Amino acid sequence: MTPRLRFAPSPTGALHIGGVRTALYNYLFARKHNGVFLLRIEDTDQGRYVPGAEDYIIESLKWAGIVPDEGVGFGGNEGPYRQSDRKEIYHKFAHELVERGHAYYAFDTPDELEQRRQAEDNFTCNHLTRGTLTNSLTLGMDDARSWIEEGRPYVVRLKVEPGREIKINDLVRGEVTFQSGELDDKVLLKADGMPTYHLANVVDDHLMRITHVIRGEEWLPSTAHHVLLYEGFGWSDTMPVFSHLPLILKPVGSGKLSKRDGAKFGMPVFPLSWKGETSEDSFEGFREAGFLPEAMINFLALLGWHPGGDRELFTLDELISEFSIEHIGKSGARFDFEKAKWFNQKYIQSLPTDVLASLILPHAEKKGYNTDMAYLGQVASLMRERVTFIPDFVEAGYYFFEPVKSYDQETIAKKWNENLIPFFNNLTEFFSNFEPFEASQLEEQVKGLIQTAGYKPGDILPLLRIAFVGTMKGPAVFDTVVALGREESAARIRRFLEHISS
RNA sequence: GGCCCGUUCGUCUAGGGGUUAGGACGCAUCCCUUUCACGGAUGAAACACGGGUUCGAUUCCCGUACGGGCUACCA
Repeated sequence: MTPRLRFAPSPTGALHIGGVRTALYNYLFARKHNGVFLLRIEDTDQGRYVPGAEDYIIESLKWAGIVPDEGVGFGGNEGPYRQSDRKEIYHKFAHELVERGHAYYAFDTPDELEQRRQAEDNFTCNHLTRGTLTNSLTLGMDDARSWIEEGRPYVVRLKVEPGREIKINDLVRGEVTFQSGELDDKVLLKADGMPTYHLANVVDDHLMRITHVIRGEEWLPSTAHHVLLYEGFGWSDTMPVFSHLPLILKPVGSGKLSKRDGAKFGMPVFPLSWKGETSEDSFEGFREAGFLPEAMINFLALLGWHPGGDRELFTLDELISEFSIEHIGKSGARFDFEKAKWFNQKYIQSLPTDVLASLILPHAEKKGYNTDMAYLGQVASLMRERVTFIPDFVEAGYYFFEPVKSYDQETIAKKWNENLIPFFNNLTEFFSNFEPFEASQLEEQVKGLIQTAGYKPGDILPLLRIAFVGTMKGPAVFDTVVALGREESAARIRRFLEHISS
């Protein structure tokens, strides 16, 4: 039997990075076992639906390289894959479950239930309290039916009988046991006719022939209900195997990583940027921050999973062949942005210069810089060892594209004196005429000039660097000079002299 | 409160009845380099606590503490 896995996000906004990891693990498992990975949109909460979220999810998965075989936006024969398009299906199954005696109609309003919760500690709708509520059990089925026909709002609730032990064999956590008497009568079908997650995910997983459910830890407590649903429908023998993933935690402090933490810690917690109604509801993504998708994936894969051994760097294909659920950790993993940055740096270093050039191109365009691909490749090869993010190439390395904006005063104060003016004037002359304009020969000749003039390299070279790029950071001076070109380097010495005498 | 899950360096983790408890990020020092980085080397840094079981527990069991999740007509 080919494994079939699903990623089932809710389109309530941007897809959180934890969701991307869940999608990734599902994808890795499916690929590893030659199975199918599908995307299902769980939009059963009309109140929380956010336009654009669905497209965001699809684009995120594509960017990350986690491409579904079936689902909304990807075709497939088990659709529709959007739950709002499957309303009738849930309706039918909910009523069927009532027929089978595993569910009942309930007429208590949310307000009434809220009042009971206020009045009674630990009040919940379960086998102990349902006799005191208004439902088809207390009313009788005939009356309940006529109430429904009259148009009274109702919900369908799962009827959980006490006295049973429900064992779940979780692939990550082992055997987890629940006492049915402690479970509540979950709402299956809401008054608006939409199913809750519990009904919809069980019905859809069954209909879509899902074999493995890999989802977040927050679903573990309600899995017992899901097992009861599979039983109630008579689907126990094809029930999927469950694996519950540990949560991704805040970098510091307690609790799970939230969208707020992005702004709080100055790091992305979403794959792509998202523009919400307000600035508080808008977020920068890994992509826009200058991450390579491969780096984000590698980082995410290792947040809660490790194949064993000492390796850190894995391509997607390697992740697929190494992946196993047994190696998923049980405890929450803290989101360590420093580590994420390290991965990005590593991946940037491993990319060919022409690929880097094409990644730099849009950033150069945006700033109105030189977009010659050969030149961008030159900048890429000089800067690649000193950047963390793609935009760093045109930010830290701005001086490859425009004149120096500020000169490092500390070095000038330490090294400069008026007597150097004639020597630097000579240098201007030298740079505008030297042939061939090549790094090692330039270096040799300039060092010769320095020596003949009676200086030491340490007296002049730092100043020359400041003249060209303004800072003591950056690639080797003579490599930089060659990239800048003859005219520009001479011009930069002139400008430096002007700056220093003003 | 109730139910469920978890706990190895600061962080991500490997490991597993007998190990100098391994790697990576970060941090520190040094080397390379007339800059910065990259790279290399070295170092500081961990089995939450208490009971069992055992010749021997970080590893198995039970408690405690701490952390987390769930407890909606949200997912």
